[in-house]
Amino acid sequence: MKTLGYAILGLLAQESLSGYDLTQLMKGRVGNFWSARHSQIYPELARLEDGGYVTHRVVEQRERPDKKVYEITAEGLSALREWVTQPPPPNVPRDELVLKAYSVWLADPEKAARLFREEALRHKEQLAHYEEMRTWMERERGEDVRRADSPWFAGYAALRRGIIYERGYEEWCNWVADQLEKYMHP
Amino acid sequence: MKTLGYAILGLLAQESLSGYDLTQLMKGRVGNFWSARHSQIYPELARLEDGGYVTHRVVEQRERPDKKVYEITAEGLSALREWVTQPPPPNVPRDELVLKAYSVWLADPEKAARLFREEALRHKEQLAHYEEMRTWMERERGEDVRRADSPWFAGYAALRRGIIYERGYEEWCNWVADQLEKYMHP
DNA sequence: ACCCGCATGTAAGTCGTTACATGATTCT
DNA sequence: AGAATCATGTAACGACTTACATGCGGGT
Repeated sequence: MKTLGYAILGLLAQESLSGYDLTQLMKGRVGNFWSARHSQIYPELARLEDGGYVTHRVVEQRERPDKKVYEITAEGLSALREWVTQPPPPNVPRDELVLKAYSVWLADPEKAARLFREEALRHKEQLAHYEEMRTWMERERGEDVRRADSPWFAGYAALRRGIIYERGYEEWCNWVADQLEKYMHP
Repeated sequence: MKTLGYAILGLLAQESLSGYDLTQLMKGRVGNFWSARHSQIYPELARLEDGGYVTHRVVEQRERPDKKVYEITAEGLSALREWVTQPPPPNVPRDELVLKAYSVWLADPEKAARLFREEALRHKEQLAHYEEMRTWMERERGEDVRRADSPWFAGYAALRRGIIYERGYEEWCNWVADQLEKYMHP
């Protein structure tokens, strides 16, 4: 099974969801380090069901289209449990901005500095958003967040990665901009 | 033109290189935030030449196969310069380990802690490697590293991103492992 | 009247990886 | 003798994105 399958199972392990629900979640929550569109999710759900990892029941709705609600099976759970502790293949992060930085010596320093300040801002905002979620979690779910067997702990752990990532990114962007500006007016 | 094209131009802007040379570089240097295999690089070089961004001359070698050495053209340079200051499309980093963290509440905490300690070690090693390069650059190229119009500055900037990234990653892995262990023997 | 949200799919196209293919020289 | 390095390409396959396709109900 591929990673996307486990991403879906990871969400279904917490609650039963429709393809549509999954699509919404995959641009937020986990989505900050993994994302997918509905065109990937629907076929993958079919494959997961084929493999016996999930089942679905049709929920009829008035005034809304019917939906298929997917539930993880025992086999799905144990496959997921197994996967979690397997070492992942080495990850080469792709980041276009770092690539741009690598050629920044060719650019107009003023334009470049502006770019990096803008990017810093973007990451500052994302960081603020994460910090808000963090505060909320600590206040409202302080108990669960400390229990290693609680989904809240896991969500909190993923969130912390996001916070560290964005903090570091913002810092770096500002450092690059600083250097460029120092060079312009020393 | 796609990102890979600019990655190649970025390297050729510093020195003329063969496809083979480029292949080697694309698993190191820039490669820490962008990588490619030779099967991608050779066709892309052909496309770049088609577009007038690079030219090549054949260098005959005794006791080695002949090679094509590629050089960036004036059009190539100006296209690269333009690209550098254009804001990149929003980046959704994909990271399987964070995904695993998200489902870690299901796993055996002992196994999971071991996994995160191992990953922490991996990033610690990568960090040490980066720090070494950094020290070397500051000592041997201290002058150039401060000039915003020097390729050394750009390389140093990209390196700093690597350092911050790895430092943050190691810290996070250890934090996750700490929490799991605290939960096992409080 | 039109757009948005809910809801589920398929098809075409792009980007990247793995594998196929070849061949000389140098190191072990 | 066999593996590793230099050197350049193509082909098959997989993952992901964008676009195509449909349809109802509610809000502006």
